[in-house]
Amino acid sequence: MTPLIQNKFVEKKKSEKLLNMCNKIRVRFAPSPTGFLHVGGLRTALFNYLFAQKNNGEFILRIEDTDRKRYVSGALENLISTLKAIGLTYDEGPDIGGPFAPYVQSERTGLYKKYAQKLLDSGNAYYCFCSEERLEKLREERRERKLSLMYDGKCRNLSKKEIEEKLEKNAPYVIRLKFPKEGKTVFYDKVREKVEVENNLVEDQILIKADGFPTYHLANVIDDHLMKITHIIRGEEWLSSTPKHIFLYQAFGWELPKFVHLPLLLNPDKSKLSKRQGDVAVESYLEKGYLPEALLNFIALLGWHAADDREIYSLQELEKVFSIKRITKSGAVFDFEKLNWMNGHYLRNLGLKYVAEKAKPFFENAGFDISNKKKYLKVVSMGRKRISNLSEIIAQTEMFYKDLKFSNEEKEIISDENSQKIYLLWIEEISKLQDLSNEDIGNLLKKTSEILSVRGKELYFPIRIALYGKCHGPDLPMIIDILGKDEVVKRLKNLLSV
RNA sequence: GGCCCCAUCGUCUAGGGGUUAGGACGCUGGAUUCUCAUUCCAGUAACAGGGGUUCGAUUCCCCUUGGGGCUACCA
Repeated sequence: MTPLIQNKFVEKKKSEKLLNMCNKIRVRFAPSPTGFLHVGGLRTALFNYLFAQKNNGEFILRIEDTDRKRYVSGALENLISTLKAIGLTYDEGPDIGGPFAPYVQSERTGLYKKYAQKLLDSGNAYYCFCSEERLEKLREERRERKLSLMYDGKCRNLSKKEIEEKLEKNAPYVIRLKFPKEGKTVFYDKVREKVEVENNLVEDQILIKADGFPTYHLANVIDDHLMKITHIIRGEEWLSSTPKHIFLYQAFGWELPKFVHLPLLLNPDKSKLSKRQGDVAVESYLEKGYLPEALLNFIALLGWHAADDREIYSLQELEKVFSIKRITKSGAVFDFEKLNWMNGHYLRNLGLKYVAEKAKPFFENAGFDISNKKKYLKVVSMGRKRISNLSEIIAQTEMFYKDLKFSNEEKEIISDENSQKIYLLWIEEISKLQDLSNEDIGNLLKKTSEILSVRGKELYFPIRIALYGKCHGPDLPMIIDILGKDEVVKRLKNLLSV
């Protein structure tokens, strides 16, 4: 390679890098902090995150809190901690800052007013002095006449003088978008392709409310532009207001981002997923002992699917294979059954120590002493095979940590002559055994069967009830291994006098 | 009501002009020589309807129907 060529090569590399930086993909998750992270929100966050990871882009968290009426204290902190707990990290956000801070809209209000003024000046927005009462009445009338419920544009053409007079009198006002009455808006959504809307059907959206705060429509366009967002990945509920956003970009003379409208997450009855029909708060799933791995994997498959038949993906694997092209168009029912299966799958297949760590709070909550680590791991190892979320593990394993209670049916089996004989024999034989290996127990079972001529359920049920409290449950050797010799003997002796 | 979007098993989905329409969850049955659970195997089940286009449509187009979303000084 001659130096000249080498130089050219280096230069080319440099310019590519530069180009890359300019064109760097930037996406954002922009929830409004209404108290908790909604699973639909989590899905939106996930897809944004995955798209950024896949394309070496940046993922931004921005808080859309321009509705003061819906302010919930602590909601922001909660949102951030949930995102953290689930493992979705962002490159810029309210708690970590970034080059475009602040990332909380209520701290950016001055900005929005400035841009609204620009719109006013360029004739793309107007003052509206209509009262909420008039608007309500208008809608009522239109509803009766079965017309669209749009604002009638009363203030659209007020004279300068009229406006000035009202402003001087401190009349309350809002600022509305002056949306064109003619033509149509055509845009291309990455998921839905071409979408067309007649302009005269689009309302003169309020941009600045009477309290001076912007609405979503204004704030989100300004921030997305200022924060150099390249792809807007959001729920389908925003599809019909996209023409307004597009008009705003055009009015400001800004480059349009790419739009990606995700199919909605649905209730079993196919309506938009809501808390009326089950839990939608991510934190409550976490509290119930659903693992982040399972939640993320399950939710990734709602509205997206790889080309093959694979179902199980780690976050890292999703980051590699995710693509917008494979996002589906139709809404997806949030199927709790499948989530349960998937969570169970992760519970059984993730590292035992990891699962045991995750299970700890549940045992501590139940007041069990799990300081015997060896025993605890055995307990979790057994329990995790029979549950679909960690909150269920206590019911499966509590018999290893507290005294047994028996139903009348079980008491009958215990006091059965045959059972008593087994207990007597076992107390004697077990004491003789050095360690209680699977083999030892197998032999003892065989021996018992021969001496007392019992087998099958007659042999197993009395023992399992004595040691585990139920006739259905894990293999006897496993139960005995967890309990240990002393406890086994103790539990058997306990039942002798019954 | 108006506008927009969507339409393959009950659910999540793959597929795509000619396929035995594939996988997963669920459900059912079987195996793992006590049960339960796990695991494995097998089975059940779908192209909403009607018109086109075509030699041939589940696949492309149109209509109908159905579902959903939006229609706030909420996001």
